[in-house]
Amino acid sequence: MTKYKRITGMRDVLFDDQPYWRFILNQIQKTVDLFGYRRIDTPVLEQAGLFIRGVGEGTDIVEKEMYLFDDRDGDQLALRPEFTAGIMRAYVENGLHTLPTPLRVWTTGPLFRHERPQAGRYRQHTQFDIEVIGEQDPAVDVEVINLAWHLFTNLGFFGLRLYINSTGCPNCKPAYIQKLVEYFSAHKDTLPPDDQMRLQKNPLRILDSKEAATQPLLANAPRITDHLCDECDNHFSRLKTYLQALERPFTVDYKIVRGLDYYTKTVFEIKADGLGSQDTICGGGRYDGLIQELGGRPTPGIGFGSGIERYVIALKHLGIEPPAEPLPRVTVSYLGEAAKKVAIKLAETLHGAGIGAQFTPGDRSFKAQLKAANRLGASFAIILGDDEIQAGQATVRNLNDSSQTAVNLADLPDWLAERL
RNA sequence: GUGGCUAUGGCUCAAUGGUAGAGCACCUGGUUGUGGCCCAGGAGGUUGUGGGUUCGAGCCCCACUAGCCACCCCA
Repeated sequence: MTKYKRITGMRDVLFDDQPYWRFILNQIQKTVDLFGYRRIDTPVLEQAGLFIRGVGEGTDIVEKEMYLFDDRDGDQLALRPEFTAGIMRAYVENGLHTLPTPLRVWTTGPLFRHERPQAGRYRQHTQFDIEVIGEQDPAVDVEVINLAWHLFTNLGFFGLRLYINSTGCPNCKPAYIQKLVEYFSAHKDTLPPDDQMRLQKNPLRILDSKEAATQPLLANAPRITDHLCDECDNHFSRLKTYLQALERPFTVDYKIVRGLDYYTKTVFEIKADGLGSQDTICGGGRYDGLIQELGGRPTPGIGFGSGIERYVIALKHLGIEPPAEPLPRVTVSYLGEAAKKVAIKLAETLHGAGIGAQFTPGDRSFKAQLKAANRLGASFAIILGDDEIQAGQATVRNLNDSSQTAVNLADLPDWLAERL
């Protein structure tokens, strides 16, 4: 038993998983380049107030999931629980509104939420995040959704489902919530305790309830899409039109309620198979009031967050193999101290020639060095001993067919390059 | 925060309440300078932690901790 253990909900990503991560990050890079999004990186730590203000005081994230602590200066800091607030802070703070509008950005990195871990949920997890700032046209909503879909298709996912909804705006949302409260209050006695609490605290959540007793009530519950103001209704219908134009299948799911206060109008989720109970692989929406809330001028925005750990789970479940890691295909072994010095130099000569090579250290038996070459999966083992040094040559053993060739040291880079 | 299940070498797992084992992986040897396969050997454990029952606990009981899964909620 080792003395130190991982912090709850945090994981080591070991070598078997790294090819998945490399594959995923490569596909992400290709996708954002294709769509013309630019990378932005913001700090992992922010003033706690940014999230309290941005994400919303009553949200679960702020209320019970944030990693909070006091800096040595006495400032209250938070490990970022999501990307959007920090990126919007950076947008306002750096005057990015002077760049061409809309501003399309992406990022990736760790986020932290103090939740109980389970399949597809970790206290430190990694998201791929997209934001488009400064444009209210639903065509960018569609672009953002499509970017995610495009990526997932390139990753090889199948069985994807897109769900969309509108969550209204400050003009129509409160009136709808009022209607919802009235409806469920009339049936209060049939509501299970959990949903009674939701009715008090966050009525929208009842729509998402899994309580059996509540299901019959949901069928006749007022739907937000019937209570949108003209502007929101128009936005939502154009969104659907553009999605149809793109020929992306979607389902309007009036139950989608995102957990952050800043969402307005469009909200959406993409779900995938093989993820257990946490099957949302991408979730996002529009936040037209957030930048103003954070002290900027009124600026619309839309984006999504997408959990990369969940990609890995889905890829494995779907049986999608990422490309193997490009390990060195040449080892440099030696016999004796004199040869060792030549071998050290030779390994670096090969690196300089762009040939992946690995020195086999430790003065272990020659047998052990060859064994190491085999375990690495190398194609060639270069052998240097007194005989070779005298002749200015190396013995090159082909590990696939066990043939051996003497090659002049000076010719070795070219000789190998031709055969790898 | 709540519930269910679990906890034995690095990994996967054995061990009627009576001396903790195997396979894989690792190291060494079987070759004076030759890998894979095979053979032999070696190292590696205070059985998650702390209590209790018992002549005796890896095994039974309690608590704690951690992990997994689910709820809440979310990516």
